[in-house]
Amino acid sequence: MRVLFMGTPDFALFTLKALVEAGYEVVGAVTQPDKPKGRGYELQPPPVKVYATEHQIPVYQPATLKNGAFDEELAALAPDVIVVVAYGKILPLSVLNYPRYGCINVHGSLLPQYRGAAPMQRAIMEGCTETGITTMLMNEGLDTGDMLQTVRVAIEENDNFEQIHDKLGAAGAALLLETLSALADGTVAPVAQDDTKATYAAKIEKRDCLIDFAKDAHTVHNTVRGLSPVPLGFTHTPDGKLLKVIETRLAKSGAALAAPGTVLSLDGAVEVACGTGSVLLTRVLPEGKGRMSAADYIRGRRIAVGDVLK
RNA sequence: CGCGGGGUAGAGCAGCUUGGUAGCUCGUCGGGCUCAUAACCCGGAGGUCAUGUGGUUCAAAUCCCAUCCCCGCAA
Repeated sequence: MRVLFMGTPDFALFTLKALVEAGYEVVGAVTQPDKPKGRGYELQPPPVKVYATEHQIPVYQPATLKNGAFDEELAALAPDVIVVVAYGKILPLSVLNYPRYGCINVHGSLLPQYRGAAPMQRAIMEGCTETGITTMLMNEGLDTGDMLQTVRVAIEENDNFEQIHDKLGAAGAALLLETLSALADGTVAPVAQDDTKATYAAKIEKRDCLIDFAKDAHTVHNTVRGLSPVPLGFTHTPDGKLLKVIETRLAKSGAALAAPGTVLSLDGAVEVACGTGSVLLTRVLPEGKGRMSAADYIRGRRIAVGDVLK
């Protein structure tokens, strides 16, 4: 089966790798164009490009697929199926309709919940205890295609985005291989999504990252872990400096008798009062510094009991 | 040449503006106290202050110049 892969970030790599290692004929990798990133605006190739190049897979980085812009290449590659994982562009009908087996998307949620750009982060931030992977037959909508197969993955109390990302990445790669062979065997029946149950996982914006200590401790904890290790939830110390929070734990102690954001204790971790309960900041990233444990942060004497984070 | 912070003992930091004895909180080693301890007390080891054997100076962690490395923002 000739497979054309479309994907961009690390998350897509799990699946591309699985396809290659399973012996599929990956005829090409379509990924986003290199973009200037980081300090000095250096051009950075997306992870999928790096991997594909290393494995002698032809790389395509069209600015757009619309208006037949990719039709010529598509005809030359003649894929039987297109596998799409976190590609980042809309596929026009001319592409969607081309492959015999269609365009299969690996999505990081149990559809129809968390359609959209940031399903893993949103699921964690909203305190879900379970998420998963759905493979589906893509259509013109945003993650609205008919579902093929799903796999469930538990979200533990302290799982952060990275851990869920890796778990779902591995689960997604495995599921896709199953879906592909099921498709080839004709043993899978597409199931339409129940649109009335659909929810959207919007892209993570800056405003989503500001920690609101007025919320209850669980919400604060969920926000932090859903955004860790990138882009990271943040707050500000009394001197106005940025303080990003890498990791929190729910404090065992009960209700906090202090205004939200108040530092309650500094015994190995920074305990901060929330609207209800309190959380322990266990790893942080001060402005202009690197990531460090809360114990180190405290040793530097950059914070005192009674300080208010906001 | 996008903007900015930083490189001082094993860790996290102060000192730099107003050059002149290497400081703080921990860790570590030894001793003491204690039924006991991650608690407390006493003592010690450990640093070419990123690099240049650079410039200024009687004197540079501190001022000037160059280079390397780390980080945040923005995209």
